[in-house]
Amino acid sequence: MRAAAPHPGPEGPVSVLTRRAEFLAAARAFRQGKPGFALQGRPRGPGEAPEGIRVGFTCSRKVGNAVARNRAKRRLRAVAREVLPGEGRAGWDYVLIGRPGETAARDFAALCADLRAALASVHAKAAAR
RNA sequence: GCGGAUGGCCGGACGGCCGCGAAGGCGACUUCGAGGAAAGUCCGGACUCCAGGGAGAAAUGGCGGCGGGUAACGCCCGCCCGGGGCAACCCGAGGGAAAGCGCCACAGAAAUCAGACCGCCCGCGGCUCCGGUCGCGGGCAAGGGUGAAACGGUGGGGUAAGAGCCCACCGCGCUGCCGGCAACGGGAGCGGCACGGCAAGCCCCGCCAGGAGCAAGGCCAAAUAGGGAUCGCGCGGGGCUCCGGCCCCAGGGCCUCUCCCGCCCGAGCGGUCCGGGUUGGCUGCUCGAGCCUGCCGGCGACGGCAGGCCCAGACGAAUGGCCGUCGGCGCCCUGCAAAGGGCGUCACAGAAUCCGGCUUACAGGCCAUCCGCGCGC
Repeated sequence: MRAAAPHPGPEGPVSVLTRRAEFLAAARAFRQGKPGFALQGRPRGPGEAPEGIRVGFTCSRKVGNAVARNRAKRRLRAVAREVLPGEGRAGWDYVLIGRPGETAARDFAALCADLRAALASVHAKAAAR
């Protein structure tokens, strides 16, 4: 998954966050809550890889046992694959955070709509800064 | 048919579109990709590193009927004993209480080499309505009552009343006999009853066990200094010499202790602490006490042989997302019924070095064997 993203959208390939420091940096930047999940977004600074969209997923113990956490992560991954290549911005890191119950139960189309709205909101916050 | 006991199995199926991980291929692409518990991390191992090897001891922890299976086990199988059930079958930390210490509450007269409350019997005396009753002395422990448990139980003889006082059976102890590999079982003789429970209290006996864990460990690349503090022991002797050293002996060090062996140091060695570093990649990493089928041995756990098969290896962590058809279950509707339709629902749970077990969780369903009762033949 780290390797090739065979789904290049207008903003370039999507790759995955793997380092703890990158997650912490995203958490300090912009965020937007939604019923099915919460979104954190951060434009990468100078000195970091400038190309492509990167995304990470977080489901804490609060989401449930291992089965529930895996399911929530997989649905978020499917949503990200659907939306990010078109709506995400190159040079940004995004982190999707799962919620107990809702992430697994909410309708898939609604989750996609949530992500589009959350992306617009985060990008607007960055522009206003 | 109803009720029950035991053992085992499955735990959704098929397809479409878009994806993920691994292996192979120049490529198009092909193949493979979660569980019975992957879980809890409770036991047992393999593997790796650390401690120099062996023997013994101590400490600590674990195990505990007997025999067998296994790499091993606290697991499994068979059997024995005790308890429960009409039965199939189930349950049992099931060694030692005449090595010692300790504890047995409450109740009760008395709780361990105990005791006489009510009571039973005899004698004497008083009273008497002649049935008894009271007092004193003596004998006794059958009956009542307490308790988890009362110097063994039941029955008979015996006696003033009683008592293993005597007898039979049972129990207990001792001795030898027979059956069994053994746990143990059977019957015989003797004793005349004396030796209560708790060892998931200490303890004793037998057996087992070094420590840490795949974030083990190894390689590469960066990075770092070949540091500092402190403590213990010791800073001796002899020989050879080409003057660089070499050899021998004291002495010191190396598993908690002792002994033996071995190794190292021999003017340093060893212990502890501080400082520095603790990231990235590769490897370990999946062919194994492996799985399937058949035959043979065994009551069985299991073992042997032959043939076939390759069956996840991720690391912010793949095995998915969205649909369709079918199926199971529940409810409702139509219908005499067969059947049809609608809605809802489909558990517990996700590999992380790998095996063998145990334990716990689990919607729904299936199979086999056995027992009891009822009915039919």
